[in-house]
Amino acid sequence: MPVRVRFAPSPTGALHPGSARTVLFNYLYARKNAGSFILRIEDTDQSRYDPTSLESILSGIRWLGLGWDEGPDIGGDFGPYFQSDRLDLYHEMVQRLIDAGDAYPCFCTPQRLEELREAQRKAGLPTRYDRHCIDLTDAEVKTRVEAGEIPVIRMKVPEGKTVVHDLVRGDSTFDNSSQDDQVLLKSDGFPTYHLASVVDDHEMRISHVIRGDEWLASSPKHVILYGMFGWDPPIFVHLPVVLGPDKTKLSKRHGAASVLEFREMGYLPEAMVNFLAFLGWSPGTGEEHFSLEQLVAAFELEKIQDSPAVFDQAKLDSVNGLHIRALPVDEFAARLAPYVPELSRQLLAVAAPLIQERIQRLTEAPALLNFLVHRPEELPPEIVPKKQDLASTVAVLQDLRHLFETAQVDESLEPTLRELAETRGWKAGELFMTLRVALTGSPVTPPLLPSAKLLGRTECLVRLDHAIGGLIRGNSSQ
RNA sequence: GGCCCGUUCGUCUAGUGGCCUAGGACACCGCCCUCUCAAGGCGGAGAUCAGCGGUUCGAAUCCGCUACGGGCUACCA
Repeated sequence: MPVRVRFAPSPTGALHPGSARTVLFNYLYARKNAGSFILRIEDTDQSRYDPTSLESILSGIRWLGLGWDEGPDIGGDFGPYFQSDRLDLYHEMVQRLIDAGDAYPCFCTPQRLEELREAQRKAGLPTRYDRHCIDLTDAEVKTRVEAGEIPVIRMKVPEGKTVVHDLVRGDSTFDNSSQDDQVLLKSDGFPTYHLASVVDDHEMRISHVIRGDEWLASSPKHVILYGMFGWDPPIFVHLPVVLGPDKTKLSKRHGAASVLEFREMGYLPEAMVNFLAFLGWSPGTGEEHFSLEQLVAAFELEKIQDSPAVFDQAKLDSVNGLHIRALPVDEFAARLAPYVPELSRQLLAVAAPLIQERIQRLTEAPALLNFLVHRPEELPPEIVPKKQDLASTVAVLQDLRHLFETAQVDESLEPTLRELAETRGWKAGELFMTLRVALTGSPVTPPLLPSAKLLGRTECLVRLDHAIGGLIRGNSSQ
């Protein structure tokens, strides 16, 4: 049987990091087994529908580089891929259940249901539908419908026990008495998740249902439904939850509501994928730096963790640094471009190698490179070394100024600078720092001489003059 | 309340009865390298494997109970 998996988001918001991991695992399993990855849109809740979220979800998945084989935008042999376009199918299936006596219409109002639950809660009982409408005759139903009442259709959960087989959890046994007579078809004619996902997973020949842990508790309903239809259930794989640092389920409260926000924060999609893969999975080999292709090769459902994982951004930072350093320099420069819009492509091409192993996030680049396009305004105190005074600093800067007038401004200058420090009685490090601050306005920069080279002799002279002038003025005003 | 699921260093994890006086990674600390910051190298600290009781010659690994955490308990997914 071919492997066919799906990610089935409801368009009610962006693609959360936790959902992104679900997408990833589906994708990896499909690719690993030469199967198909299907995207299906579960737009059955009209009240929560958010028209902007579909595009946001799709671009989130695309950003991560996880392409799908069938879906709303590209179609496929098992479409349509919007559940709202499949209503006829659900109605037909529900009728089948009604005819077989496995489902029944229910006219109970939301108010009655709420009162019922309230009473059950008060009595310390499980809250469940009391099957008030289960014995309505066809005639009664007909009369009430003709009178304008619109029923929902509920599944009639049989007696007994239901075992859910899960590749990660093993078998979980549920007593059917713990299952509610779930609504299958709502009064607006739309199916609930339970009906729609079962019908579609079957119709779309889904072989493995890989989804979040929160579905495990309703899985027995799904298994029962498969049984009622006479279908074989797919293999279930329930993924452990992704938690925030406070150990509660990861959500917008923890920072990012969308994976796309991580692009804004300077993360590489391949790093995000690598990091996400290790949230609840590990190849067991100790290796942790993986490309998407390598993940595909190594991925096994059996290695999925059965306990929740905390989303640790410090770890993400580290993984991102790893991937940044692994990029070919020109590719790194290209990725950097949007984050340093002030730098020309040419300048970026020569500047990128200077910071590639110095940053963990692309958003750190401006702080390191802006000196290339902005002259220092104020000079931080580091310009005067702790053990030196203002006068000798000015003298050193003047030496440097003379030197820069004629010398070649690049790495070859280093021995000369060390000599200069020596003759002035400075440590080389002190002189480098003074020069660094004078040229860049910052005590933290890429390597000094290569940076000076990018600035060029003329610009260096201007900045040295400015520094000397600044120090003198600062002195006289004291 | 009920039903399910889970519990190895702060975090991600390795581990499927003897190789575990529990290994790696991130974070942290120290040293080396070094013009700053990084990167890199070396080292350190950090887990009585939630607790208790069983099974066994032997248990992080199997079983039971307890505690704690989580999920579900909608005409939401």
